[in-house]
This record gives sequence, structure tokens and C-alpha cells, in this order.
Amino acid sequence: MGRAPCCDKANVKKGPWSPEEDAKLKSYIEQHGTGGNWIALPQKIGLKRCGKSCRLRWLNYLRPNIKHGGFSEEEDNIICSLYISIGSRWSIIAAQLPGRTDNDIKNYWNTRLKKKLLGKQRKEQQARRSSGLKQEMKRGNGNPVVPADNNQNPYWPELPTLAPIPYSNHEPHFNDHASIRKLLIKLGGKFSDDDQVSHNALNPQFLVDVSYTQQLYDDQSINVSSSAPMEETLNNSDAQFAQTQYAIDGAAGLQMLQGESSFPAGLEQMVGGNPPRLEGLEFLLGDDMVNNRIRTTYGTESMIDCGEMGSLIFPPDASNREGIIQQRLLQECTFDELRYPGQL
DNA sequence: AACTAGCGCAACCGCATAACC
DNA sequence: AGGTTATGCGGTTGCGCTAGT
Repeated sequence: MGRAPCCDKANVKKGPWSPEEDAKLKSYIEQHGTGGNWIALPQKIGLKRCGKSCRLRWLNYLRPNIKHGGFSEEEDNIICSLYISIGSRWSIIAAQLPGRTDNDIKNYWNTRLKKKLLGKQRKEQQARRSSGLKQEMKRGNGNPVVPADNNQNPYWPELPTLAPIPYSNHEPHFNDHASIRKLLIKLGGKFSDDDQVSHNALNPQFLVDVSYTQQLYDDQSINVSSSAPMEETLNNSDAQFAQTQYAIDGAAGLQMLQGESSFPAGLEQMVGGNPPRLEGLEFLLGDDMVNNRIRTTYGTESMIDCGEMGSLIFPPDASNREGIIQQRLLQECTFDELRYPGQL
């Protein structure tokens, strides 16, 4: 037996929403909320729409503070970084971009950003090829080849260094402990009272102080401890999440270490726990990268080695910093010191 | 001016999972 | 514990607009 349909398809209107329908839905939700039941909502308002459709319309279009179009370079950057780290998990990516919906980001990526990066990549490849050719000609080599450069990823476009995202204090998400906790649990998954933060903590490739995220969250520190239970840390309002460290293992974390990104540290959990989807990213990562993604296995699915991802994403000088970073982390230096070397 | 191809976006579909009974 | 229902999410589709011919 198949699954019961969520609504009576015959009596449900489809297609674009009229301004009247929008107004009905908006005013009702603004006055009464969703009532926790989207399926019943259209009947209450007298809309001939499926509950799912109402929910989508509200979330993607009618909800207050929704931004449409006009993506900034910074937003592009964040989307790219996150896409590489976690794949097409649009809702999580959207959560890092206030006012953006998953649908919007998905559309933007599929229709523009991918092409934009592809264009950049082609330009760079061309430039590299021609400069290599010139060098070989200078040396008098009659059979020029494109120079092999293991440190430099030819597929990653140069992206400007990110400034911190100016999160609004009025943004509803992440400005309370419960939301942060929810996010981190969602991202990291398994936190029990006895648990260390994650398996990453047992093998702390990277440890960073995440005090930087304070700026993002209305001055409420989220300092997640690798030595204290996650739950306890998140519940500890008195200590205001006392200065601790958080294990980072993966592209997103490394990126943060190197000051190239500005999304919350909790995301690294996902990088470690969920293999990034690289299919279709050949233009960014190169065919070899995508095809030979078997490095570390998580169950039956393979994922790419995060260290390799790191060197892919960062320019050569940045990846050389890895050793220094690890040394410094051993000395328990803070993330801010890494981000702003010599400035603190 | 008419036609067409490509693009961008809103909306739909179906699956996975959470929540409830 | 197992079945049912609601919700959330990512992939896909279809339509309207625009630029090119």
C-alpha cells in the first residue's frame, strides 16, 4: 500500500500564488502563527492549497526579512566554501546566510555561481598555460609543457579574503543558547553526557578557539570544549561558555584557521561526519580529485581526505602554514592569533 | 516584428526522518 | 515496538522574461 497523499490533490490549486492568496496566508500567520500544523492551515484560512505549498510559500517568499537576489562576494564565498565542505545541504548553507532561503541559494548556485566559478577557472587555466608556455620558451625548450605544481590547485578560483559576516542582532537564528545548541547537535550529532565533543577530539588534528564566533552571535560566546562534555558546556550559562577549544578536522576548520572563512566553527563537525559530495565539482577540484575520492571510508561511502581538501582549497603559502599552525596549537594559541598573526 | 534559445526563479515532487499515537 | 502522519529537504520541472537572430 502506498503512502496516503498529504492533501486532496483534486481540490488543491497549483501554480503561482496570487497576491490575494499571499495576503491571506501572510496575515493569518502573522496573527496566529502556523499553529504547528501546516496541513490544517489552508483549510482554516480558506485557501485551496496544499499545506506543503503554504509552508514553502511562507518560508521562501512571505516570511519577513527575506532577501532576494543581489548576492554579495562574501556570500558567494561562503556558499562556495560550504558547498565544498558539506555538499548540497542547502538548508544548512542557508542558515549561515541571514535572510537567504535554501531554495534561493540552490537556484543561485545552479544557475549562476557554478558558471561564474567555471568561467574564472577557465580563465586561470588559460593564463597559467600561457605563462608556462612563455617560461618554457624563454628556457629554449622547444617542447613546452604546463608546469606541474603539486601545491597549487589549478581549479580553485582566487577568492577574496572574507570579512566577518555582519550578523544582525535581530536575526532570529542562533541568538539564543537553545538555537546554538540545536545547530551544534544537528551538525555534530552524537553528544551524550560522557561524550567528548567528537572522535575528532581524540585525534585533534586541529584545535582552535572559536571565540571568533562570538562576533557572529550577539556577543554570546559559544566556546565548545573538547575536554568538557558538549551538553554541559552548552548548558553552562554562568560561565558563558568559558574559554575553551574546539576540535576542527576538515576543510572548513582549516579554512577558518587560515582566516579565509567566516562561518561558524560548528560546521566542521559536519565535514568530519558527512562525506562531501564532489560529483559535478570537477570544474572546481579537477577530475582526479573527484574520481579518486577514496581516501578514508565512512561506512560504505568514501570521502576525501580532509587534509588534501585543505591544500586544495588554500593557496600554497597557506597550506605551508599547517605545520606552524599545529605547532602553535600545541602551545594553545588562540584562533584569533592565527587569524590575525602579529596583531594581537 | 516574429521566432527561438537560454536563463532565472517559483513551485512541485518524492523521499527521509521526526513526531506522535 | 510498530504504524501513521507531518515536516523538512534536495532534486527537478515548468513558466515567464529577455536577448539574439
